Amino acid sequence: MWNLDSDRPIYVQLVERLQIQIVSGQYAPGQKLPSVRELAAAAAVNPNTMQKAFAELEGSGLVVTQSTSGRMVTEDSDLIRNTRKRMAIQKAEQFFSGMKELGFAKEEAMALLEERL
Amino acid sequence: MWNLDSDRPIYVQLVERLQIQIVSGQYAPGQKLPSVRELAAAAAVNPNTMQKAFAELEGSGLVVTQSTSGRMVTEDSDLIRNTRKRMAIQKAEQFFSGMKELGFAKEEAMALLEERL
DNA sequence: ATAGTTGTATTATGGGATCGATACAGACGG
DNA sequence: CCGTCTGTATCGATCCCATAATACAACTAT
Repeated sequence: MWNLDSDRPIYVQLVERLQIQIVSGQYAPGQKLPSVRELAAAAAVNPNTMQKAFAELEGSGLVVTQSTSGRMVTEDSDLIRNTRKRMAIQKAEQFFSGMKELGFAKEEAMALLEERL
Repeated sequence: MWNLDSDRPIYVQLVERLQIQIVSGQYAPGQKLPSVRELAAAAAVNPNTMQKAFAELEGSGLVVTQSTSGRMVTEDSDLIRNTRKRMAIQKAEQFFSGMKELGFAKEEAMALLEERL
């Protein structure tokens, strides 16, 4: 579920995982999120680290903090959809640029994908 | 050319860049590589860090160290080709698995790629 | 009201990455 | 023969990340 590695800062990976869980619909719009402490336990991570992840995530607007009563996923479905699309496009661009570095033209990259489909 | 970011250990990124430069043909098989100090200067990195990157890279067999006279790219063209192919396949898998996390089936992922081609 | 939960802040500690400086042995060219 | 380049090793300083242990104010439910 969390699948953290040691190659990158944990809090950065947590931000990514949370983003994915939200935009992929694992948490519905408006749904209350588990507490920092709960999520930290679930991810086998220090509560401070999870807190830091949320501090980063605040900026995206995907989560809304209700000061002392918890957090919820935004109700702005458009924002969620747009974020999902943006992340998908970014992955596509990353793929093409990575393949270009390896010396594959876009058509070659596509061909390699299709043969693995 | 080097394009390092601070999100991951520099020496890990250096290993990747060097791998890419070799398998993409920027360094020919058998070609002598610049010295650790030169490359470190070019990448604006501490020589120790570049040295650490090469220590990691040794294991792949892509570079051959001639004890005190420098390093060269392996002459094993097959190894280079295979590594390139393996890296490309890995990028394809990463793309699909990343898109799957976002809730895109393989066909949807392909469609999104084609519209960006 | 009182106990528990919430987000948040604080302090201290350990570890890894990176840098800077330095050192040494072996190979090579002048 | 000697200076220079090579890879390699080591020491210390610094920074960020992560953990651990608390603490506190505000909300919620009993």
